[in-house]
Amino acid sequence: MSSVCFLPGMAKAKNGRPMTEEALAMIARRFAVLSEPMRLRLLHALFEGEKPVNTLVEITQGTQANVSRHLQTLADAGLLARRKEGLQVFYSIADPSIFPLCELVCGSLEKQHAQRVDALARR
Amino acid sequence: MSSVCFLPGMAKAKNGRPMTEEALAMIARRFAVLSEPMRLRLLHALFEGEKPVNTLVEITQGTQANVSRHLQTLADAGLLARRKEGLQVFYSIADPSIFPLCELVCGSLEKQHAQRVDALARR
DNA sequence: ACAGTACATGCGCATATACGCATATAGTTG
DNA sequence: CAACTATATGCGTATATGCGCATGTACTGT
Repeated sequence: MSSVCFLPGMAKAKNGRPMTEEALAMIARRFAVLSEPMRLRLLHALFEGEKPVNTLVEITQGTQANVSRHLQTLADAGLLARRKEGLQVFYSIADPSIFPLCELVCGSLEKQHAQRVDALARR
Repeated sequence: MSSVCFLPGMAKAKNGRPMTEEALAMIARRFAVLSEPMRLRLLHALFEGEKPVNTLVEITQGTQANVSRHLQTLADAGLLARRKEGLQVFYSIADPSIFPLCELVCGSLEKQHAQRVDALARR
């Protein structure tokens, strides 16, 4: 951790600021974490609430090792929280911004799909 | 393109539906497209408005070939629109959902950063 | 202490993809 | 048509990362 100033504001968009290399890397990393189907499946499963690893293994039909690693990745990114209870480890969504994020992406994809259908129909 | 039903709704979240493999792949792809710093730089540059490739090359300090390829990727994903005018090709943002998307991610990262600072201060 | 269960991790392989370099294509101007 | 400009693309290489397999670690119960 080096700088004090942070994410100078891709959010505000309109300014001509160049965006620091670090900020871009962090944003890219966040998107990369969300760019694996298995991780999306895990997030989707956790939308219902906190679950232990073995349950997530069943739901996603993945191997235990793979699920564990993906959960690690999501937790490292700050998207999931880890809670240990005896032998089990419970994961839950720690970053609520995921919900609107997924809604935005799904909405956008649905719109694109609708436009494609529309373009084909108009002939 | 095969199925009629589309993106059964990660958006609505709460339902226990398993999410089709195709839908997950499409969502993952969208995030993957946004997971490269150079592509984020290009999008950020285009936040100001439509620009030709050579301008984008200058702004991003990338090679012409690389910039062209990334623009292609963004356009293929439906995020950018292409307009040819003489020798030049103008790209512009075609999917406005990118703006709130970036705001969400930046906001989330800023919050995480604030929490880390806070955690270190509290000793 | 031993066996058993739940989870994490080291390692190797296969695949994806970003980049640089050279070259191809399209359009303009002389 | 030739020369030039703007953009796109083929190819090889380096790197990242997802997965399977085996093994390690942490905790529980007998």
